[in-house]
Amino acid sequence: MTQQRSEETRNQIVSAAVDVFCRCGYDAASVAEICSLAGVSKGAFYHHFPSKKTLFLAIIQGWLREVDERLNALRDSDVPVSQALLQMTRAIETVFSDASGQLPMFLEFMVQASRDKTVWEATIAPYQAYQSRFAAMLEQGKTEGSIQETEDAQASAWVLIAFAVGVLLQGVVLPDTADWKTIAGRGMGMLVESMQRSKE
Amino acid sequence: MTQQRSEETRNQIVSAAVDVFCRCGYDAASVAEICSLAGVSKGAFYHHFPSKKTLFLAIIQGWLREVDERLNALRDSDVPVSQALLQMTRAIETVFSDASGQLPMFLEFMVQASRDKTVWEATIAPYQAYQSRFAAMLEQGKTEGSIQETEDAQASAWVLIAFAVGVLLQGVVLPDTADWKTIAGRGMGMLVESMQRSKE
DNA sequence: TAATAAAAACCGACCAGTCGGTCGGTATTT
DNA sequence: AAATACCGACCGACTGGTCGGTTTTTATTA
Repeated sequence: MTQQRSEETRNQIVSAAVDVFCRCGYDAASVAEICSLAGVSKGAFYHHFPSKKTLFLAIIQGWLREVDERLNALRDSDVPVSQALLQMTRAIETVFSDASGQLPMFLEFMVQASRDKTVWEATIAPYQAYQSRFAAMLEQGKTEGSIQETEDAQASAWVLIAFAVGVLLQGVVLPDTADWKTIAGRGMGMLVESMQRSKE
Repeated sequence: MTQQRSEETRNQIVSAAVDVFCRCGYDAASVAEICSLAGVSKGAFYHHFPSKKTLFLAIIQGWLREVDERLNALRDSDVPVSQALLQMTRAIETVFSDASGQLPMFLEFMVQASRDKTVWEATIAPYQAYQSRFAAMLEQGKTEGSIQETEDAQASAWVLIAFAVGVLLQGVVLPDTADWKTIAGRGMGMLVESMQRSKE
């Protein structure tokens, strides 16, 4: 129901914005530069987005939705939970590969979320959803027997997420210092291994 | 050999800057606001620091030096490595407690380091030193027998640091969502436990 | 110890430049 | 012709940093 040209410029604005946000961060990214990179005037920009923040939020939400879909796609198999977790690590490797140019925006998300209430609400809700999903997986693992742990799955789920977040951020800050894909796999392996045994 | 008043205003500028950097981030923190909060004029500011960035770097280096000293203080005991690692987790808890107000600056460090070469060099060198120290500890653990792992200690050291970083950042973004001290201890326990056993 | 000169610390009005955002108008679609 | 898409000069607010001048501290004399 909508104009082709309009949609095209909108996409150009978004992808230019991702680029500039990655390079400069939210505050230092100027609307003028985004427009220039997108080959579009300021008028067009503010025709599509009421403000810089709105654009940022739109990008966040698109990103989160995509991650959500990826996780969904990986979940429904019938392999044991312990194996599914390791498979998810391989999904992280994918993230490193084909979103590596956009990785710095993940950092920017967290930064803005920690300071701006609007961003926080948009970012955090799905974030907690991820944690809930992991916790549910762990519970399922308990009942199916591939995971034996006595303590609560909630905390363990946060441990997994904290590790994943840590690896991602290290990958942003020190991209060439270590092979982060390997380290992601190794750490996840250690955590899963620990969960497969009962705590004395 | 130096002026008392001068040192005092310098300290006031620094602590005001920490506050503002935490609240607003580096870019959005204005020199004027820092000055106002410190009860000091702009002239005084630029008398003590040649630029905003210099001040930021000074704060980073002070912070890193402090962390380094803490780690040093915890290392030299003669307990097994596996236990020493768990003790370090308790050091993280300390960080959460008494530096909790300044935690957001850790995020800011990483952000700026990922974008500004000067900041990167200042931040990253000591960072890698931490990793080296952990790796050395793990090697020592192998020879002393409290740790049995076949693969390289370098990667494992990065796993530990990635997890620690992840927990810290989660604590910044979601301070009230979970008990991060507990989660830090739990995750570290899992990782150490995994390293105490030989891989299949 | 008091006077004094030099140096260091500090003040705040000011500057050039950038920012996000506006708006009256033009081009393109429907 | 009406609506949507787009243009770009322009605006007020604010930025990091400067600079000529004042106050305070320190060092040096007498």
